[in-house]
Amino acid sequence: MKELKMDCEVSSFIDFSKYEGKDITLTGSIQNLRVLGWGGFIILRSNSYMVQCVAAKESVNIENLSVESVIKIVGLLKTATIKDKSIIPNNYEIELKSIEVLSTPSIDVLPVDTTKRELNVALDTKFDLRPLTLRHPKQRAIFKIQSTIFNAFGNYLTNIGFNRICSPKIVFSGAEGGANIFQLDYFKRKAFLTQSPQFYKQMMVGVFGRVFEESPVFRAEKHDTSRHLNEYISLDLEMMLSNGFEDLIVTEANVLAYIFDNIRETCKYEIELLEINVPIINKIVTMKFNEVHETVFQNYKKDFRGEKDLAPEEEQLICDYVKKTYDTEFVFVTHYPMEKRPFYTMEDKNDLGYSLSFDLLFRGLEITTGGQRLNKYEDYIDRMGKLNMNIDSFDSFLQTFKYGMPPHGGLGLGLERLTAQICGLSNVKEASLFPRDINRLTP
RNA sequence: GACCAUGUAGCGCAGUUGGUUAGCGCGUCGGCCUGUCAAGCCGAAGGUCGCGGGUUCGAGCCCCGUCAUGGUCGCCA
Repeated sequence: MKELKMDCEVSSFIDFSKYEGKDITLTGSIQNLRVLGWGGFIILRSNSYMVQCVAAKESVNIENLSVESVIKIVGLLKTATIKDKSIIPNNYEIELKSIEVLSTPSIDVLPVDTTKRELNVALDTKFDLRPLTLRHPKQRAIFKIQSTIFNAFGNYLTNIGFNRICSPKIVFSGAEGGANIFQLDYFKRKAFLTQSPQFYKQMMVGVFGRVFEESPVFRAEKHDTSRHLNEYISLDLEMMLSNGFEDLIVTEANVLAYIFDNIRETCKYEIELLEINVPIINKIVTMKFNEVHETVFQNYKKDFRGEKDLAPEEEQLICDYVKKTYDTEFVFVTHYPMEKRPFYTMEDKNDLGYSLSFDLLFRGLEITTGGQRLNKYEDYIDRMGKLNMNIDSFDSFLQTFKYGMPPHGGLGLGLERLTAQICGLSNVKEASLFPRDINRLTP
């Protein structure tokens, strides 16, 4: 039997200021190496840090070290002024006393150079070599921000009474119409990978009133664009509505505002490194679907009127318009035509043919779809009948409404899309650690 | 699936109207450098020009096919 101490260095966050003038021991990878006549510098990548170490010839020898070798160092922590924005912290450095090499790369030459300010490689190469390319400071910064979004979404909703749920990803039937769905063999029965936690969110509103989930969803669509993935992380929420479907819009605006504040607070280095502007939401602008068509026609002379959906170009134009006119980067587009929305969507009784649903456009891209759902059993039976759907196969879902359900609605926010738009990435795949698209299944 | 573009050294690229031995930057290797921070300076190695066929005295360059990648669109978050 051996008892370990719970309170030790692995259980704490390194506060460099506490080590000033003292020795510090760190284990990390060599991010970069500069050998000079008198010794040189090592940039050590360690947890969330990228620390500069100074190697004087008389103390340590760094001539035989190489980038991506893992070393354990002991040195004296001193204040410093460091210009390189990828080095965190930039006000301390370590004067090395000893270096122990723990491992070295097993190949002589790394396939790409991760030591430069920009990771200058083609997308395909970047993804093929993901275990290495993600080590570049700018790549790390993207996913530090993504991690912050993920946590902030959950924290904000938890604070206002939402309950986190984890719904199954292997399902009996698909939730959405239209989109293709991945099929798999489930003990000799047909099963699917979920396209959306939609049905489970709704079931759980009957239990908790407010729920959220952050999990992967799978789309077997053969799309091949810079804004689609076949597997992505969906930030979902579903809630009872006390004032109608606009509750959803207000909730989303607030959760986004919280996320952006969180990023500004905890990702200062990353924001500076990526040279990005984290957006501000201090007002909520909504436009009806038809109003968007009309506005784009009036202001840009592009006629999409009569189209049942927004074209990518139109999304960009309306975002441009809203920015100029209302000084905001966000526009909630409401009242999409019923025929473009799934069967569980609530129709606006005052605007027949149009739904109580919305998309959120941010910097020219759709990042959310949401809306109020049907909540009465009879309405489901009626709607599904009109759409010639097989009611029996939705039996377990329809229980929810049989047993009574309040007015409710929800939304789904694409994590990679939001990350990409915040970080100014032109391809959403860059906001996925290991993107899955029509051609890519590895790494 | 449609349309457009690209494929040249480990990586990112240039390569003129078809013409001797295919270039540049980074990385790698050797050397120099007492504070670098995209370090700098000197030197060296490294390429069947995606693949197959064709035109031509001659093809990285022109033509046909094929594969791969990127962009736009369809669909969507």
